[in-house]
Amino acid sequence: MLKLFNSYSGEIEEFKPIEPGKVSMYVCGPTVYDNPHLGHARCYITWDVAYRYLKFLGYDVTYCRNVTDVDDKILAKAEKEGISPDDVAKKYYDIFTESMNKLNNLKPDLEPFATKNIGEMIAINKKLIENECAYESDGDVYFRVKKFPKYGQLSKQPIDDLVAGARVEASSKKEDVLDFALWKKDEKHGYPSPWGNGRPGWHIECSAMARKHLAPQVDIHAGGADLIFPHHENEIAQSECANGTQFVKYWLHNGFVTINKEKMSKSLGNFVTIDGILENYDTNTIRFFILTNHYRMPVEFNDEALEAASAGVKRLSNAVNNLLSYVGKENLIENIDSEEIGQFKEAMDEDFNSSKALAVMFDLANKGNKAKDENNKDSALKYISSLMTIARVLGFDFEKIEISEEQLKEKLDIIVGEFDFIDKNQSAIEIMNKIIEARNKARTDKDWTTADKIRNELDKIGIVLKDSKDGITIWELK
RNA sequence: GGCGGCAUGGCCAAGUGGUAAGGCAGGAGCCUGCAAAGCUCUUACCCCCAGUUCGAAUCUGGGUGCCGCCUCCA
Repeated sequence: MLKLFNSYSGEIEEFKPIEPGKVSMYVCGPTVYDNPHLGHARCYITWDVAYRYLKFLGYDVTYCRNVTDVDDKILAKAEKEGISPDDVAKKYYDIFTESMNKLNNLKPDLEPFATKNIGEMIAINKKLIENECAYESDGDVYFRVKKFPKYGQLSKQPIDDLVAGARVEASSKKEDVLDFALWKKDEKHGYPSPWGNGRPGWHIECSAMARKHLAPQVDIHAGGADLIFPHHENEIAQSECANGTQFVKYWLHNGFVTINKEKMSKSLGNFVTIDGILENYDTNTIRFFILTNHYRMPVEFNDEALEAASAGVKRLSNAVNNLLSYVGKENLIENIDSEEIGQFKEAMDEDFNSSKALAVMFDLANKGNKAKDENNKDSALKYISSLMTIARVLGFDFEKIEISEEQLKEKLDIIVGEFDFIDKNQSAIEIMNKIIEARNKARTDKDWTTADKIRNELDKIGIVLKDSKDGITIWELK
């Protein structure tokens, strides 16, 4: 039984979807005006794993992640770069998408753009004005916070303290400091509306897209913890006032990536971009690094942590690849149900306890390696099948990339001159076999100098030799 | 100031009141010509004080330290 920490109640709750067997999941997507950083990676990896796990449990999941492509920051960037706001949005959306792909995040089922849903936003605003939950003021539309008594429930903020802490803007068009914009007058870049040309406020975008693309009531709404106030608080107010039903059943929020104990963020400027981090560490390492911590806890970024993650990934991928070649990939058991899969579910059912889930993978790697050492193929097959299943649900891809004949030949050409026994015209595989044969002959002759030289040359081009007990030497990429 | 969270071995980290998962790093050993990979063994009275309890890392109260939200932010 899946249990989730609901930010709204502040408690762990049993997960029961509105409609049995179906889950609607809305995650606040990016505002596309700059390169995504590790904080975004954390957020979207977290919810990617949630999505994968819900599907693994057999739910029919509809995952919707919006794209905010109309925003002050996009306009500012457009100004700065001397291109149109649309081009800014397109450029950074493409970068974002590429980053998500590189991180092995599944594509959401729906990815609505704010600019394509302006009509729905206007419709909600009209409804809210009708309700007197909102009002027009000189081309702007504001939400009347006092009309929604539950305001502050999600963020647990007493409304009086919010008033006290609110910034008082000069020449405000608002009735009350707490009121927030649903629509902003913008004659230059705006869209036509009953209130003149303008742009939607950020909060209304998500309310509109969630309602239009999912339903007035969604099962899960997730995002970074920094969105709790005011973004999600405002979404609740708007949606519930407009729809007359509860907006979200389970509010889920992920913690931050920190650097020197401080939140990594655009405004602090202490961020590492996803592309930047991928230059030094691979996808699995980043995912592993993120998943070692529970999703609600902060994750401290530093090289030691990434190195540790990288070493952990290496251990798992060694086990996976060694075991796959031992049992034969084609023999893997589909949909295996084992004791370890049970432990994995138990872990993930506890509010996505990924840290425990990783421990199950290490346990399987260890058991699998042992089974292989003992030459127990049946056991090994069971363990690797379970391990592969878990890896898939967590979004890992541990399998070594197959190198093509051409790529191998290209590599070998670099070192082939070192060996006089090689005929350059042979195929890459033949050359590899020749090299290994030559080294094994040297080993038999106890000519360690030659044997080591061959191994070192191969190491230079990223090929590692592994001698096994039965006298067979295999090669693989580093 | 208001609200919320966190403090577990050298580092990261899980932990549902009964005597501390896992990973990384380190050490010892096995295997190996040497490696690589793998296997085995190995390092904790859980920030401090008080309380509840037969029993607390886990509950309560009080400290101390760190962080987040309260403004755009994943």
